[in-house]
Amino acid sequence: MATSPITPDRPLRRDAERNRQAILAAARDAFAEDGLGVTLDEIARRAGVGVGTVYRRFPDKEQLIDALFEDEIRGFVALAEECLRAEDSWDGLQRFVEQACQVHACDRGFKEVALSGVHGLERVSRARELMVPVVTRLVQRAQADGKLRADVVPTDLPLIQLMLGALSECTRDVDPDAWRRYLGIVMDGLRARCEAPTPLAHPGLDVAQVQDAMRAWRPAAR
Amino acid sequence: MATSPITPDRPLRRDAERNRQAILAAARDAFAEDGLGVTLDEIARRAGVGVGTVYRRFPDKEQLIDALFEDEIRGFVALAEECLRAEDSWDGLQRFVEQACQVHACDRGFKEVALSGVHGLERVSRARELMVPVVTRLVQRAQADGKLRADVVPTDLPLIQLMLGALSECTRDVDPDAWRRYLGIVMDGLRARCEAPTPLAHPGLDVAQVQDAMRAWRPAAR
DNA sequence: CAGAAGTGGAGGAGATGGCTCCACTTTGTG
DNA sequence: CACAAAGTGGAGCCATCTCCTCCACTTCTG
Repeated sequence: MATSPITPDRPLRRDAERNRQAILAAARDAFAEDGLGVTLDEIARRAGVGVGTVYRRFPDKEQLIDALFEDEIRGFVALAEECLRAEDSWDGLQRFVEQACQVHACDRGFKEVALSGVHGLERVSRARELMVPVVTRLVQRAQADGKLRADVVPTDLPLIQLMLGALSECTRDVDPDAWRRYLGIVMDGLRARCEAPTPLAHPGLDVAQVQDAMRAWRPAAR
Repeated sequence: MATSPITPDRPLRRDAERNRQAILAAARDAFAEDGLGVTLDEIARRAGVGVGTVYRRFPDKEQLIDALFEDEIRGFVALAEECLRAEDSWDGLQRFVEQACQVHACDRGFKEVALSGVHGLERVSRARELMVPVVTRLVQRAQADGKLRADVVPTDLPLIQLMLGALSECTRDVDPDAWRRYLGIVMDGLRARCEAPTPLAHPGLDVAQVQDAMRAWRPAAR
Protein backbone atom coordinates (compact mmCIF):
# COMPACT_ATOMS: atom_id res chain seq x y z
CA MET A 1 0.00 0.00 0.00
CA ALA A 2 2.95 2.30 0.58
CA THR A 3 4.43 1.68 -2.84
CA SER A 4 2.54 4.13 -5.02
CA PRO A 5 -0.83 2.40 -5.18
CA ILE A 6 -2.17 4.58 -7.95
CA THR A 7 0.74 4.52 -10.38
CA PRO A 8 2.19 1.10 -9.82
CA ASP A 9 4.68 1.38 -12.65
CA ARG A 10 6.18 4.75 -11.97
CA PRO A 11 9.93 4.13 -11.87
CA LEU A 12 11.73 4.36 -8.57
CA ARG A 13 14.12 7.12 -7.88
CA ARG A 14 17.63 6.12 -8.83
CA ASP A 15 18.90 5.66 -5.29
CA ALA A 16 15.79 3.72 -4.38
CA GLU A 17 16.26 1.34 -7.28
CA ARG A 18 19.85 0.82 -6.26
CA ASN A 19 18.70 -0.09 -2.78
CA ARG A 20 16.06 -2.42 -4.16
CA GLN A 21 18.71 -4.33 -6.03
CA ALA A 22 20.93 -4.44 -2.96
CA ILE A 23 18.04 -5.87 -0.97
CA LEU A 24 17.33 -8.55 -3.55
CA ALA A 25 20.97 -9.55 -3.69
CA ALA A 26 21.26 -9.63 0.08
CA ALA A 27 18.08 -11.66 0.33
CA ARG A 28 19.34 -14.17 -2.19
CA ASP A 29 22.51 -14.67 -0.18
CA ALA A 30 20.79 -14.72 3.16
CA PHE A 31 18.14 -17.20 2.08
CA ALA A 32 20.74 -19.45 0.49
CA GLU A 33 22.88 -19.51 3.59
CA ASP A 34 20.31 -19.54 6.34
CA GLY A 35 17.01 -20.52 4.82
CA LEU A 36 13.75 -18.65 4.54
CA GLY A 37 13.73 -18.09 8.28
CA VAL A 38 16.03 -15.08 8.16
CA THR A 39 14.42 -11.90 9.36
CA LEU A 40 13.95 -8.89 7.17
CA ASP A 41 16.10 -7.13 9.73
CA GLU A 42 18.97 -9.44 8.87
CA ILE A 43 18.46 -8.88 5.17
CA ALA A 44 18.49 -5.13 5.74
CA ARG A 45 21.74 -5.44 7.66
CA ARG A 46 23.34 -7.39 4.84
CA ALA A 47 22.09 -4.98 2.22
CA GLY A 48 23.41 -2.04 4.19
CA VAL A 49 20.03 -0.34 4.42
CA GLY A 50 17.57 0.26 7.22
CA VAL A 51 14.75 -2.13 8.01
CA GLY A 52 12.26 0.52 7.08
CA THR A 53 13.57 0.55 3.54
CA VAL A 54 13.09 -3.17 3.20
CA TYR A 55 9.56 -3.03 4.52
CA ARG A 56 8.60 -0.19 2.19
CA ARG A 57 9.79 -2.12 -0.83
CA PHE A 58 8.49 -5.54 0.17
CA PRO A 59 5.51 -5.21 2.48
CA ASP A 60 5.99 -8.79 3.57
CA LYS A 61 8.58 -11.46 3.30
CA GLU A 62 6.45 -13.65 1.08
CA GLN A 63 6.46 -11.18 -1.75
CA LEU A 64 10.21 -10.99 -1.52
CA ILE A 65 10.52 -14.76 -1.61
CA ASP A 66 8.03 -15.10 -4.41
CA ALA A 67 9.87 -12.56 -6.54
CA LEU A 68 13.19 -14.16 -5.81
CA PHE A 69 12.51 -17.83 -6.35
CA GLU A 70 10.13 -17.96 -9.28
CA ASP A 71 12.99 -17.77 -11.74
CA GLU A 72 15.16 -20.17 -9.86
CA ILE A 73 12.45 -22.80 -9.88
CA ARG A 74 11.69 -22.34 -13.53
CA GLY A 75 15.37 -22.70 -14.23
CA PHE A 76 15.40 -25.93 -12.34
CA VAL A 77 12.44 -27.25 -14.27
CA ALA A 78 14.35 -26.51 -17.45
CA LEU A 79 17.25 -28.54 -16.08
CA ALA A 80 14.89 -31.41 -15.40
CA GLU A 81 13.58 -31.26 -18.93
CA GLU A 82 17.09 -31.52 -20.16
CA CYS A 83 17.57 -34.68 -18.14
CA LEU A 84 14.56 -36.04 -19.94
CA ARG A 85 16.48 -35.72 -23.18
CA ALA A 86 19.54 -37.56 -21.91
CA GLU A 87 20.60 -40.42 -24.09
CA ASP A 88 20.37 -42.98 -21.35
CA SER A 89 17.14 -42.85 -19.37
CA TRP A 90 18.80 -43.98 -16.16
CA ASP A 91 21.53 -41.39 -16.48
CA GLY A 92 18.86 -38.78 -16.97
CA LEU A 93 17.07 -39.77 -13.80
CA GLN A 94 20.28 -40.00 -11.88
CA ARG A 95 21.43 -36.61 -13.06
CA PHE A 96 18.11 -35.11 -12.13
CA VAL A 97 18.20 -36.33 -8.56
CA GLU A 98 21.84 -35.42 -8.26
CA GLN A 99 21.28 -31.90 -9.47
CA ALA A 100 18.40 -31.45 -7.12
CA CYS A 101 20.54 -32.56 -4.20
CA GLN A 102 23.31 -30.32 -5.33
CA VAL A 103 21.08 -27.27 -5.35
CA HIS A 104 19.48 -28.19 -2.06
CA ALA A 105 22.90 -28.56 -0.52
CA CYS A 106 24.04 -25.07 -1.53
CA ASP A 107 20.81 -23.14 -1.25
CA ARG A 108 18.68 -23.68 1.80
CA GLY A 109 16.12 -21.19 0.64
CA PHE A 110 15.61 -23.02 -2.61
CA LYS A 111 15.24 -26.28 -0.80
CA GLU A 112 12.60 -24.86 1.48
CA VAL A 113 10.68 -23.31 -1.36
CA ALA A 114 10.93 -26.42 -3.51
CA LEU A 115 10.06 -28.95 -0.86
CA SER A 116 7.83 -27.31 1.69
CA GLY A 117 4.34 -26.25 0.76
CA VAL A 118 4.80 -22.62 1.77
CA HIS A 119 1.42 -20.99 1.39
CA GLY A 120 0.66 -17.83 -0.44
CA LEU A 121 3.50 -18.02 -2.89
CA GLU A 122 1.50 -17.57 -6.07
CA ARG A 123 4.22 -17.56 -8.62
CA VAL A 124 6.44 -20.07 -6.89
CA SER A 125 3.57 -22.52 -6.57
CA ARG A 126 2.74 -22.30 -10.20
CA ALA A 127 6.36 -22.80 -11.16
CA ARG A 128 6.64 -25.77 -8.86
CA GLU A 129 3.69 -27.47 -10.43
CA LEU A 130 5.56 -27.62 -13.70
CA MET A 131 7.79 -30.20 -12.06
CA VAL A 132 5.14 -32.86 -11.76
CA PRO A 133 4.82 -33.93 -15.39
CA VAL A 134 8.55 -33.82 -15.94
CA VAL A 135 9.28 -36.05 -12.97
CA THR A 136 6.56 -38.42 -14.05
CA ARG A 137 8.10 -38.76 -17.47
CA LEU A 138 11.57 -39.22 -16.06
CA VAL A 139 10.29 -42.10 -13.99
CA GLN A 140 8.22 -43.67 -16.73
CA ARG A 141 11.01 -43.46 -19.24
CA ALA A 142 13.51 -45.18 -16.98
CA GLN A 143 10.97 -47.85 -16.13
CA ALA A 144 10.10 -48.44 -19.77
CA ASP A 145 13.78 -49.11 -20.38
CA GLY A 146 13.84 -51.61 -17.54
CA LYS A 147 16.40 -49.54 -15.68
CA LEU A 148 14.30 -48.27 -12.81
CA ARG A 149 12.49 -50.73 -10.59
CA ALA A 150 8.89 -51.06 -11.65
CA ASP A 151 7.34 -50.51 -8.25
CA VAL A 152 8.62 -46.97 -7.91
CA VAL A 153 6.12 -44.18 -8.48
CA PRO A 154 6.78 -40.54 -9.34
CA THR A 155 5.77 -39.32 -5.90
CA ASP A 156 8.67 -41.26 -4.46
CA LEU A 157 11.10 -38.76 -5.84
CA PRO A 158 10.20 -35.73 -3.76
CA LEU A 159 10.26 -37.88 -0.65
CA ILE A 160 13.65 -39.29 -1.53
CA GLN A 161 14.75 -35.74 -2.13
CA LEU A 162 13.50 -34.85 1.29
CA MET A 163 15.49 -37.64 2.92
CA LEU A 164 18.69 -36.68 1.19
CA GLY A 165 18.00 -33.05 1.90
CA ALA A 166 17.73 -33.76 5.61
CA LEU A 167 21.02 -35.56 5.48
CA SER A 168 22.86 -32.84 3.63
CA GLU A 169 21.46 -30.32 6.07
CA CYS A 170 23.31 -32.10 8.88
CA THR A 171 26.51 -32.89 7.09
CA ARG A 172 26.95 -29.59 5.27
CA ASP A 173 29.44 -28.20 7.76
CA VAL A 174 31.25 -31.47 8.32
CA ASP A 175 31.65 -32.68 4.78
CA PRO A 176 29.62 -30.75 2.23
CA ASP A 177 29.57 -33.55 -0.31
CA ALA A 178 28.68 -36.39 2.01
CA TRP A 179 25.20 -36.58 0.49
CA ARG A 180 26.74 -38.08 -2.63
CA ARG A 181 27.52 -41.25 -0.73
CA TYR A 182 23.94 -41.75 0.35
CA LEU A 183 22.58 -40.72 -2.99
CA GLY A 184 24.68 -43.57 -4.38
CA ILE A 185 23.13 -46.05 -1.98
CA VAL A 186 19.61 -44.87 -2.68
CA MET A 187 20.12 -44.91 -6.45
CA ASP A 188 21.33 -48.48 -6.23
CA GLY A 189 18.18 -49.26 -4.32
CA LEU A 190 16.16 -47.82 -7.17
CA ARG A 191 17.75 -49.90 -9.90
CA ALA A 192 15.70 -52.60 -11.53
CA ARG A 193 18.70 -54.94 -11.68
CA CYS A 194 22.09 -54.40 -10.29
CA GLU A 195 24.76 -56.89 -11.04
CA ALA A 196 27.03 -55.39 -8.39
CA PRO A 197 26.75 -52.25 -6.28
CA THR A 198 27.88 -49.07 -7.99
CA PRO A 199 31.03 -47.75 -6.31
CA LEU A 200 30.18 -44.98 -3.91
CA ALA A 201 31.20 -41.53 -5.00
CA HIS A 202 32.27 -40.38 -1.58
CA PRO A 203 34.06 -41.91 1.40
CA GLY A 204 32.27 -42.66 4.63
CA LEU A 205 32.47 -40.26 7.54
CA ASP A 206 34.48 -41.06 10.62
CA VAL A 207 33.00 -41.25 14.09
CA ALA A 208 33.88 -37.69 15.02
CA GLN A 209 32.33 -36.34 11.84
CA VAL A 210 29.14 -38.25 12.48
CA GLN A 211 29.03 -36.86 15.96
CA ASP A 212 29.35 -33.32 14.65
CA ALA A 213 26.72 -33.98 12.02
CA MET A 214 24.33 -35.26 14.64
CA ARG A 215 24.99 -32.25 16.77
CA ALA A 216 23.98 -30.10 13.82
CA TRP A 217 20.73 -31.95 13.53
CA ARG A 218 17.82 -29.87 14.77
CA PRO A 219 14.58 -31.61 15.56
CA ALA A 220 11.61 -30.15 13.73
CA ALA A 221 9.45 -27.34 15.04
CA ARG A 222 8.40 -27.18 18.66
CA MET B 1 19.63 -28.21 44.95
CA ALA B 2 16.09 -27.93 46.21
CA THR B 3 15.67 -31.67 46.58
CA SER B 4 17.06 -32.26 50.07
CA PRO B 5 20.74 -31.74 49.34
CA ILE B 6 21.90 -33.16 52.67
CA THR B 7 19.84 -36.33 52.83
CA PRO B 8 19.49 -37.26 49.19
CA ASP B 9 17.78 -40.54 49.92
CA ARG B 10 15.13 -39.47 52.35
CA PRO B 11 11.89 -40.74 50.86
CA LEU B 12 9.40 -38.27 49.50
CA ARG B 13 6.12 -37.72 51.19
CA ARG B 14 3.53 -40.04 49.76
CA ASP B 15 1.63 -37.39 47.79
CA ALA B 16 4.88 -35.99 46.49
CA GLU B 17 5.99 -39.36 45.21
CA ARG B 18 2.62 -39.79 43.51
CA ASN B 19 3.15 -36.48 41.76
CA ARG B 20 6.65 -37.44 40.76
CA GLN B 21 5.33 -40.51 39.03
CA ALA B 22 2.61 -38.49 37.34
CA ILE B 23 5.24 -36.08 36.06
CA LEU B 24 7.41 -38.86 34.70
CA ALA B 25 4.46 -40.45 32.95
CA ALA B 26 3.30 -37.15 31.50
CA ALA B 27 6.83 -36.39 30.35
CA ARG B 28 7.14 -39.74 28.64
CA ASP B 29 3.94 -39.10 26.71
CA ALA B 30 4.71 -35.52 25.92
CA PHE B 31 8.23 -36.23 24.71
CA ALA B 32 7.03 -39.12 22.59
CA GLU B 33 4.36 -37.04 20.92
CA ASP B 34 6.02 -33.69 20.58
CA GLY B 35 9.73 -34.21 21.02
CA LEU B 36 12.12 -32.90 23.63
CA GLY B 37 11.05 -29.37 22.86
CA VAL B 38 7.96 -29.49 25.04
CA THR B 39 8.09 -27.05 27.91
CA LEU B 40 8.02 -28.14 31.51
CA ASP B 41 4.87 -26.05 31.71
CA GLU B 42 3.24 -28.35 29.21
CA ILE B 43 4.38 -31.41 31.10
CA ALA B 44 2.96 -29.94 34.31
CA ARG B 45 -0.33 -29.35 32.58
CA ARG B 46 -0.49 -32.92 31.37
CA ALA B 47 0.48 -34.27 34.77
CA GLY B 48 -2.17 -32.16 36.43
CA VAL B 49 0.29 -30.42 38.75
CA GLY B 50 1.67 -26.91 38.91
CA VAL B 51 4.87 -25.88 37.17
CA GLY B 52 6.48 -25.24 40.49
CA THR B 53 6.12 -28.87 41.41
CA VAL B 54 7.85 -29.98 38.27
CA TYR B 55 10.72 -27.59 38.81
CA ARG B 56 11.22 -28.64 42.41
CA ARG B 57 11.50 -32.27 41.43
CA PHE B 58 13.56 -31.80 38.28
CA PRO B 59 15.63 -28.64 38.54
CA ASP B 60 16.08 -28.70 34.79
CA LYS B 61 14.69 -30.49 31.85
CA GLU B 62 17.91 -32.33 31.13
CA GLN B 63 17.74 -34.27 34.34
CA LEU B 64 14.22 -35.28 33.53
CA ILE B 65 15.22 -36.41 30.06
CA ASP B 66 18.29 -38.16 31.34
CA ALA B 67 16.29 -40.08 33.91
CA LEU B 68 13.62 -40.95 31.41
CA PHE B 69 15.63 -42.13 28.45
CA GLU B 70 18.55 -43.98 29.95
CA ASP B 71 16.52 -47.15 30.28
CA GLU B 72 14.89 -46.81 26.90
CA ILE B 73 18.26 -46.56 25.21
CA ARG B 74 19.70 -49.48 27.11
CA GLY B 75 16.67 -51.46 26.10
CA PHE B 76 17.27 -50.59 22.52
CA VAL B 77 20.90 -51.65 22.76
CA ALA B 78 19.69 -55.00 24.06
CA LEU B 79 17.43 -55.28 21.05
CA ALA B 80 20.38 -54.58 18.79
CA GLU B 81 22.40 -57.27 20.49
CA GLU B 82 19.62 -59.66 19.82
CA CYS B 83 19.76 -58.80 16.13
CA LEU B 84 23.40 -59.75 16.26
CA ARG B 85 22.35 -63.26 17.22
CA ALA B 86 19.90 -63.62 14.34
CA GLU B 87 20.48 -66.70 12.27
CA ASP B 88 20.87 -64.77 9.06
CA SER B 89 23.25 -61.84 9.28
CA TRP B 90 21.33 -59.80 6.73
CA ASP B 91 18.06 -60.37 8.51
CA GLY B 92 19.71 -59.24 11.71
CA LEU B 93 20.88 -56.00 10.15
CA GLN B 94 17.57 -55.42 8.46
CA ARG B 95 15.66 -56.02 11.66
CA PHE B 96 17.91 -53.66 13.52
CA VAL B 97 17.38 -50.77 11.14
CA GLU B 98 13.69 -51.51 10.96
CA GLN B 99 13.27 -51.53 14.71
CA ALA B 100 15.16 -48.29 15.00
CA CYS B 101 12.88 -46.67 12.43
CA GLN B 102 9.87 -48.07 14.19
CA VAL B 103 10.86 -46.54 17.49
CA HIS B 104 11.80 -43.25 15.90
CA ALA B 105 8.46 -43.13 14.19
CA CYS B 106 6.48 -43.55 17.41
CA ASP B 107 8.66 -41.68 19.84
CA ARG B 108 10.02 -38.34 18.82
CA GLY B 109 11.80 -37.88 22.09
CA PHE B 110 13.68 -41.11 21.69
CA LYS B 111 14.69 -40.17 18.21
CA GLU B 112 16.04 -36.85 19.36
CA VAL B 113 17.93 -38.37 22.22
CA ALA B 114 19.29 -41.20 20.11
CA LEU B 115 20.32 -39.15 17.12
CA SER B 116 21.17 -35.66 18.25
CA GLY B 117 24.20 -35.05 20.37
CA VAL B 118 22.31 -33.36 23.19
CA HIS B 119 24.90 -32.15 25.64
CA GLY B 120 24.97 -32.76 29.33
CA LEU B 121 23.03 -35.99 29.31
CA GLU B 122 25.49 -38.04 31.32
CA ARG B 123 23.62 -41.28 31.54
CA VAL B 124 22.03 -41.11 28.12
CA SER B 125 25.40 -40.44 26.50
CA ARG B 126 26.98 -43.40 28.20
CA ALA B 127 24.09 -45.62 27.17
CA ARG B 128 24.28 -44.40 23.61
CA GLU B 129 27.95 -45.24 23.37
CA LEU B 130 27.11 -48.87 23.91
CA MET B 131 25.56 -48.82 20.46
CA VAL B 132 28.80 -48.30 18.61
CA PRO B 133 30.35 -51.75 19.01
CA VAL B 134 27.06 -53.50 18.36
CA VAL B 135 26.44 -51.63 15.14
CA THR B 136 29.99 -52.28 14.05
CA ARG B 137 29.57 -55.97 14.56
CA LEU B 138 26.23 -56.03 12.78
CA VAL B 139 27.86 -54.45 9.77
CA GLN B 140 30.96 -56.61 9.83
CA ARG B 141 28.97 -59.77 10.21
CA ALA B 142 26.75 -59.03 7.24
CA GLN B 143 29.74 -58.07 5.17
CA ALA B 144 31.65 -61.21 6.11
CA ASP B 145 28.71 -63.18 4.82
CA GLY B 146 28.80 -61.27 1.54
CA LYS B 147 25.30 -59.95 2.13
CA LEU B 148 26.05 -56.30 2.82
CA ARG B 149 27.98 -54.31 0.25
CA ALA B 150 31.64 -54.12 1.20
CA ASP B 151 32.00 -50.36 0.91
CA VAL B 152 29.54 -49.59 3.69
CA VAL B 153 31.00 -48.54 7.02
CA PRO B 154 29.35 -48.62 10.44
CA THR B 155 28.99 -44.85 10.59
CA ASP B 156 26.68 -45.05 7.62
CA LEU B 157 23.96 -46.51 9.76
CA PRO B 158 23.22 -43.53 11.98
CA LEU B 159 23.13 -41.29 8.95
CA ILE B 160 20.77 -43.61 7.14
CA GLN B 161 18.69 -43.62 10.27
CA LEU B 162 18.67 -39.86 10.20
CA MET B 163 17.43 -39.79 6.62
CA LEU B 164 14.62 -42.19 7.31
CA GLY B 165 13.81 -40.38 10.51
CA ALA B 166 13.40 -37.12 8.64
CA LEU B 167 11.07 -38.83 6.25
CA SER B 168 8.92 -40.44 8.89
CA GLU B 169 8.70 -37.11 10.67
CA CYS B 170 6.96 -35.66 7.64
CA THR B 171 4.78 -38.58 6.74
CA ARG B 172 3.70 -39.51 10.27
CA ASP B 173 0.34 -37.78 10.02
CA VAL B 174 -0.31 -38.72 6.44
CA ASP B 175 0.63 -42.38 6.48
CA PRO B 176 2.45 -43.48 9.61
CA ASP B 177 4.08 -46.48 7.98
CA ALA B 178 5.27 -44.81 4.83
CA TRP B 179 8.86 -45.02 6.05
CA ARG B 180 8.76 -48.76 5.39
CA ARG B 181 8.69 -48.15 1.68
CA TYR B 182 11.82 -46.04 1.73
CA LEU B 183 13.53 -48.36 4.16
CA GLY B 184 12.94 -51.06 1.56
CA ILE B 185 14.60 -48.99 -1.14
CA VAL B 186 17.56 -48.11 1.03
CA MET B 187 18.05 -51.70 2.18
CA ASP B 188 18.12 -52.83 -1.42
CA GLY B 189 20.77 -50.21 -2.02
CA LEU B 190 22.83 -51.72 0.78
CA ARG B 191 22.76 -55.28 -0.53
CA ALA B 192 25.95 -56.73 -1.91
CA ARG B 193 24.06 -58.52 -4.67
CA CYS B 194 20.45 -58.30 -5.51
CA GLU B 195 19.05 -60.57 -8.09
CA ALA B 196 15.87 -58.54 -8.28
CA PRO B 197 14.51 -55.70 -6.15
CA THR B 198 12.84 -56.81 -2.94
CA PRO B 199 9.11 -56.05 -3.12
CA LEU B 200 8.34 -52.86 -1.25
CA ALA B 201 6.49 -53.33 2.00
CA HIS B 202 4.28 -50.31 1.57
CA PRO B 203 2.44 -48.61 -1.29
CA GLY B 204 3.55 -45.25 -2.64
CA LEU B 205 1.79 -42.08 -1.55
CA ASP B 206 -0.50 -40.20 -3.84
CA VAL B 207 0.03 -36.61 -4.85
CA ALA B 208 -2.21 -35.16 -2.16
CA GLN B 209 -0.48 -37.16 0.54
CA VAL B 210 2.90 -35.98 -0.63
CA GLN B 211 1.67 -32.44 -0.55
CA ASP B 212 0.50 -32.83 3.02
CA ALA B 213 3.74 -34.47 4.00
CA MET B 214 5.71 -31.61 2.52
CA ARG B 215 3.57 -29.15 4.32
CA ALA B 216 4.46 -30.91 7.54
CA TRP B 217 8.12 -30.52 6.78
CA ARG B 218 9.73 -27.87 8.94
CA PRO B 219 13.05 -26.47 7.89
CA ALA B 220 15.71 -26.74 10.58
CA ALA B 221 16.42 -24.07 13.19
CA ARG B 222 16.43 -20.42 12.30
C1' DC C 1 -2.71 -30.62 65.98
C1' DA C 2 1.71 -28.48 65.07
C1' DG C 3 5.06 -27.91 62.10
C1' DA C 4 7.40 -29.79 58.21
C1' DA C 5 6.78 -30.83 53.50
C1' DG C 6 4.80 -29.92 49.41
C1' DT C 7 1.91 -27.17 46.07
C1' DG C 8 0.21 -24.10 42.31
C1' DG C 9 0.22 -20.79 39.13
C1' DA C 10 0.58 -15.68 38.59
C1' DG C 11 3.90 -13.15 36.94
C1' DG C 12 8.94 -11.38 36.35
C1' DA C 13 12.88 -11.61 33.36
C1' DG C 14 14.85 -12.12 29.04
C1' DA C 15 14.72 -13.56 24.03
C1' DT C 16 13.15 -12.98 19.68
C1' DG C 17 10.77 -11.29 15.71
C1' DG C 18 7.63 -8.27 13.00
C1' DC C 19 6.74 -3.89 11.86
C1' DT C 20 5.88 1.38 12.36
C1' DC C 21 6.93 6.03 12.59
C1' DC C 22 8.90 10.30 11.77
C1' DA C 23 12.90 13.52 11.89
C1' DC C 24 16.14 13.58 8.62
C1' DT C 25 18.69 13.14 3.85
C1' DT C 26 18.70 12.72 -1.10
C1' DT C 27 16.98 13.44 -5.59
C1' DG C 28 15.17 15.61 -9.54
C1' DT C 29 12.65 19.40 -11.50
C1' DG C 30 11.34 24.17 -12.59
C1' DC D 1 19.69 27.12 -6.84
C1' DA D 2 15.70 26.13 -4.23
C1' DC D 3 12.39 23.41 -2.75
C1' DA D 4 8.84 19.70 -2.81
C1' DA D 5 8.52 15.01 -3.30
C1' DA D 6 10.67 10.76 -2.57
C1' DG D 7 13.22 8.01 0.10
C1' DT D 8 15.79 6.64 4.40
C1' DG D 9 17.24 4.56 8.91
C1' DG D 10 16.92 2.54 13.05
C1' DA D 11 15.15 3.32 17.75
C1' DG D 12 11.63 1.39 19.80
C1' DC D 13 6.80 -0.52 20.36
C1' DC D 14 4.04 -4.59 20.58
C1' DA D 15 3.28 -9.38 20.73
C1' DT D 16 4.83 -13.96 21.61
C1' DC D 17 7.46 -17.47 23.92
C1' DT D 18 9.81 -19.91 27.33
C1' DC D 19 12.08 -20.45 31.55
C1' DC D 20 11.81 -20.23 36.16
C1' DT D 21 10.91 -18.05 40.95
C1' DC D 22 8.33 -17.01 44.82
C1' DC D 23 5.30 -17.35 48.59
C1' DA D 24 0.60 -17.68 50.49
C1' DC D 25 -1.74 -21.67 50.90
C1' DT D 26 -2.79 -26.86 51.40
C1' DT D 27 -1.65 -31.48 52.80
C1' DC D 28 0.70 -34.85 55.23
C1' DT D 29 2.75 -37.22 59.24
C1' DG D 30 4.38 -38.17 63.86
